[in-house]
Amino acid sequence: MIKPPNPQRRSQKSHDAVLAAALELCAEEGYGRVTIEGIAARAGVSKKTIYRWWPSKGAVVLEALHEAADIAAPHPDTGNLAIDMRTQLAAVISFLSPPSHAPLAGLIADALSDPELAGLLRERLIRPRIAEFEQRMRRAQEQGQLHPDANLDIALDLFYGPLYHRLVFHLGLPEPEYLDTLIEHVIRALTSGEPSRSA
Amino acid sequence: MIKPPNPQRRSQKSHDAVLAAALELCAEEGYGRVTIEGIAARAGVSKKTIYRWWPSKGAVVLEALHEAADIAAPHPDTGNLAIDMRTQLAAVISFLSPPSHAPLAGLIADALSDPELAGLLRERLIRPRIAEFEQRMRRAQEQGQLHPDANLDIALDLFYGPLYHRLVFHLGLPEPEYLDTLIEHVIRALTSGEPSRSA
Amino acid sequence: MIKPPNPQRRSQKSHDAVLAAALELCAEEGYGRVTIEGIAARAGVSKKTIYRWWPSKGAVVLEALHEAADIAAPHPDTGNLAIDMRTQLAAVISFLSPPSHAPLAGLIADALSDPELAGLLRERLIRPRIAEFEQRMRRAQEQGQLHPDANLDIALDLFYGPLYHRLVFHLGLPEPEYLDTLIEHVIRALTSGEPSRSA
Amino acid sequence: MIKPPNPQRRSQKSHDAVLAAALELCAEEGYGRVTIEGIAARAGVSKKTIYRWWPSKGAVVLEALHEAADIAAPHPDTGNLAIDMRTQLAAVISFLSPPSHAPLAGLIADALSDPELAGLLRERLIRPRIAEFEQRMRRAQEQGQLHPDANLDIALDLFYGPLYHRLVFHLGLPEPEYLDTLIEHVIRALTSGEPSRSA
DNA sequence: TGATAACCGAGACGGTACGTCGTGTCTTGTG
DNA sequence: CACAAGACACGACGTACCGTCTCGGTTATCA
Repeated sequence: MIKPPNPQRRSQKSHDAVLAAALELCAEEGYGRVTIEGIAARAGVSKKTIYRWWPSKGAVVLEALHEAADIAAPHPDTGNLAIDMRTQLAAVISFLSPPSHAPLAGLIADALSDPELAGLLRERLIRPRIAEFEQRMRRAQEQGQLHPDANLDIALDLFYGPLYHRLVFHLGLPEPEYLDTLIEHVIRALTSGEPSRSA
Repeated sequence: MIKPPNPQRRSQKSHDAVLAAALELCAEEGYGRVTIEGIAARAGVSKKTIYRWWPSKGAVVLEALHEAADIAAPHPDTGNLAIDMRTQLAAVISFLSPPSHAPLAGLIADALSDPELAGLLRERLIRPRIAEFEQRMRRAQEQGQLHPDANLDIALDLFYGPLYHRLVFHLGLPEPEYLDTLIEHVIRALTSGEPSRSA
Repeated sequence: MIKPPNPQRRSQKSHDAVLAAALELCAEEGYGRVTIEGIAARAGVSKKTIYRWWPSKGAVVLEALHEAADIAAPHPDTGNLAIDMRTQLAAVISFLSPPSHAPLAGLIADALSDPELAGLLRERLIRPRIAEFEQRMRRAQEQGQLHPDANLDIALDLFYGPLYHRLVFHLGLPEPEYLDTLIEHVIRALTSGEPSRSA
Repeated sequence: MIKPPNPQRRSQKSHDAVLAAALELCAEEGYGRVTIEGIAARAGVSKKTIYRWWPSKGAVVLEALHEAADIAAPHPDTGNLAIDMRTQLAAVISFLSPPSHAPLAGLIADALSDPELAGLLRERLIRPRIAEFEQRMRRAQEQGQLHPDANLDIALDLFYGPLYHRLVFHLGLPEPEYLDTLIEHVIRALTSGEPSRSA
């Protein structure tokens, strides 16, 4: 993963079988009950092959998630920031529901005690989404829906923070109505008054 | 924990030794590397004794954390909401640093795939803090620092969400300056415009 | 084996099941194809239990063989040394046939590269047989069938050496007629001329 | 070995490197710890190349031993059978010492559960030595040092058996003095009385 | 003031999964 | 086309913890 021994020699068939098996097992058993042995057995692959290309169960699931790309809900741009953010946040929420079976929730859990996985998670999965988020914010700034000096780091934290706060403490992911209220507050925080500079 | 066999016969000495050992091992090895066997050995207690009183490693650490009470930084009330929230959030941040060794981070991780632990975490550790937070908010409302109709659920999510968002994706916990900006935005979101009712 | 953790707590049932499974599998598959995993599975026992009490597969089979005691053919004493040795050597030969399935042959093979097993094999299985052999020799000396100064170490090597020589080089274990000739020669070597002292 | 694919295309360089690596590793680690992977790595040769020409680790070591030829101590002929046999047996003993590192001991161990290797060992390494032994015995008969009807199979077993008996049960290979006594007994067995016919 | 029942330490037990190693086969690309 | 390099499926290794389960030995109510 970090340094594939020799990418050219890699068997595409095994690679794909592993990722498919990982997602299937996550769906059937929940991330927590998935094991590398189980993935290997389901994929018809030896454990050694998995260990050769991925450092941990989390790395496998992460790549599977990445390839499945169904997290890649791109930020819509209808011209209305509030509506677009609601669409986007709802997509993320459905991707995290139910927390007990959402592979991403499992990755978050493992990453909390595995710095290597944490790095992969951040760089491969999260950073690209943040970049897309920032693009959308900048378009909002151009369109005058957001103050041109709005702090985008703050924006990110305020929009997405509540989701993960509620996720980790099992407070229930936001319902649509609550989501609207939340977005309304965040946009207000970003547009009124004298905003600070982006970090 | 949920149903102690006979609370009266419980050995205080063993109980304390287990909790102390749990915290020591978390500090030394990190939550993830702590095992019930390790706790039992360190505490000079049999595994059976642990299983008699707690359902899981997480429950032990949770109770240890609860007794240690150093999370229980109560909300200060200097009359200035922004300053008090900064104090409070900084306390929580230091309690979560470094994430790889903070027992609470480990509990969050385990709770993501253990509904029983999730319930304990929410009810024993988090709900009381939320109650304290809401008390402080209500005082701010009485003092006119917050709109009397401010939505306190939203307030909670906006104040604390960014911490956990940054925690789970390893984006770095907020630095003091960033924290100030954040608080400034949140208070603005809660005070300007026409807020919605509390859920 | 060398230092049982706590013999009192040992489960007799598991102990017996392991030894029985070991012998069964040796008989079915041959010593070389027996694995600790296989023994554990057949015995309905965890691998850890085997590793707790025995250091190696060989040690298990050795103890099984020891308990089975069918190697323990005691030296007969009809008063005729040649006849008795033929009986005894034939018993050992049948115990080593066929070499590919005889557990003892497997033990010999493993012991050649495992000093710990070699020690167990020598002390538990072989030394007692040597002691019995020497008792029989001494009775022969008392009965005048053997020179009173006959060197019993030499006697042991001459009587049994040919068996193992033929075993290890797959020269075919001695047939009855050849065995008689052999015994005749050995007894002659031990009785004629001026023998040296026992070492 | 048994059926080389195409002896003409065989790379002499690889062939030699494999045999040299095999002997080096036996000397460094002991036969038991040598692996085909290790030999391939040391020799700078692919595993496939080894499997193409030899059926097993044992076959490689056997051929290496055969080529090294230092086992080929030919039977000396000073005219004194006892002295010559002592010289010869001492050479074999030194070749088997220490048993834990002697490649031949490893071959014997493997051959006990590998009929193919057993065949190679017997035919390539042992039969030629037996032939040399028998030549020497026949010269002894011609010189009157041995009865002309002495049974040479018996002679072989009596001379060499004790070595392997002591080897397999780790009773300690014979010391020089003991060796003399042994030879004395064997020659006596073969010369006195009325010997039986050769088989 | 015993009896008696719970808790206690110690740790063996059947399991599951781990991550590693070596096997023998197969594939790819080079000389 | 033999070769090196090494990926592959397989299977066993020996280890670590899990959660359950005896064991005797305190220990602390109650009879």
